[in-house]
Amino acid sequence: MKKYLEILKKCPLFFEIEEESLLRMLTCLGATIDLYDKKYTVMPEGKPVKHIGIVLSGSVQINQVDYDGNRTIIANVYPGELFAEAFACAEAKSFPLSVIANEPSYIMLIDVSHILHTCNNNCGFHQQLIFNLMKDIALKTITFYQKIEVTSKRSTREKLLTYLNMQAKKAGYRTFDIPFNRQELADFLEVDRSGLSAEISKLRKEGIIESNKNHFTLI
Amino acid sequence: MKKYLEILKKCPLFFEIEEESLLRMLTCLGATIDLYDKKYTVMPEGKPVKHIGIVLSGSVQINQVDYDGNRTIIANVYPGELFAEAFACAEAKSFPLSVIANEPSYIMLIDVSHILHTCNNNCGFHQQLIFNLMKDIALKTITFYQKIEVTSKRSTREKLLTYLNMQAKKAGYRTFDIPFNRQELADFLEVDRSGLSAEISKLRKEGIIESNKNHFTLI
DNA sequence: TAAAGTATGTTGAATTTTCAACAAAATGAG
DNA sequence: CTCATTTTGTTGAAAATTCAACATACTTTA
Repeated sequence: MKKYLEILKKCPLFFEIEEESLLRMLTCLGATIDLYDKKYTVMPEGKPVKHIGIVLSGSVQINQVDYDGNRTIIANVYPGELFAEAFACAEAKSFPLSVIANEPSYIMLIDVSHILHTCNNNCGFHQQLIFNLMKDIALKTITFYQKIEVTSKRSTREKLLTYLNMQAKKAGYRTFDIPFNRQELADFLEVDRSGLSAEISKLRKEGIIESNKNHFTLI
Repeated sequence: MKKYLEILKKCPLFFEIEEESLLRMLTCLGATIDLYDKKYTVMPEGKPVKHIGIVLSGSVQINQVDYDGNRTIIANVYPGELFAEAFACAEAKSFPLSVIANEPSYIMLIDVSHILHTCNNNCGFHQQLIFNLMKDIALKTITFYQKIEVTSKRSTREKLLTYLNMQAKKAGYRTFDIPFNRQELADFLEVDRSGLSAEISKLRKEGIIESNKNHFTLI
């Protein structure tokens, strides 16, 4: 675990937890670390959610797939970030998403009941972890509203421009990379891939954007 | 405040708080109660969010309105339920939604900093409130995934059927009322109102649903 | 109760999106 | 380096959505 100490220190779950107590605490929480290869399922859809996931290296993708195979990408999750925390904390009976590794990734899993329910050792960190979870879930809720802001637009063009403007704002520059290929961007924006490609070409011809693969510039 | 004790006891924010301490606690938290008339704005878009709202009577609607006036309805909130809690807890600099009273409604507002930061009186309830907030925000996150599940469908028909099936499941019956009129349902599903009306008629002719105003039956 | 205002359903035209198919470009494996 | 696979862009036809306009039904209030 020591190997990932730097990442864990940045993890919002461990905000205001002393570095010295972190490793001890992880043992107490029964945290495990596993390697998942590219395209492997970290958490399968349908099962009850018992664990909070933390990406230590690589990245994972949170997908919602319906009965006839339509995929919606909810988010990519990067080192130091959590996933499945809302469902775990709500003790959801069924996880409606699937979590897939984008690349070989080390993932830490922590049984959420070890966080929420005070242990016999009477550790003092539970309150801080619960506070941190509350903050983290609240912040993540805000990113969902942003997804709704994008996908509630009625046309491919507007969805794309709303998304690109958000990314530019986030990056702080008019030039930035997006974390999706075309199909993934289409699945995030909830539009048809070929129509999205056509719209990108159109915006380029109109001189509104410049783009090359997943690199974009707003003119 | 006594008048609303029964509602407050059901509010998830006060789970596991003794009835006897509730009123004292509300005073300590500086809770206020105000009446908002129909169509009045309870929380305006754009301002920093300092308060958590609790509906005591009536109901409010959470809307997202973009620069060119397109409205997306996020949810209706009913007595005993919270609103704006995620933005307040995340200490968001700007509230991207607007909260409007659907009818004359009594609303309690609590400054979230009074909950998150221990007061001088050293009240013992902060930890419980933070835990309750965490649970509440986690549960609400799940309802957002349900909204995404509905709106990510590509056609009006599929959005509508997904929504109706969810409502039926929630009601526990194939016959149920929905909390929206046509325009509101269209704004929730993120589709055109007239197209939605046409689709409802079509489903009725095909014998898939029966409906009258906001009363629906899945056949 | 009547009148005004609001909500709903219907229609057809214009616009968009989706779908399918394919070629070109890029990537990855051996 | 070459071949196989995946990704991307392009196109046209089919299907669906949006938009505008209007008639009817329903609500509200004066």
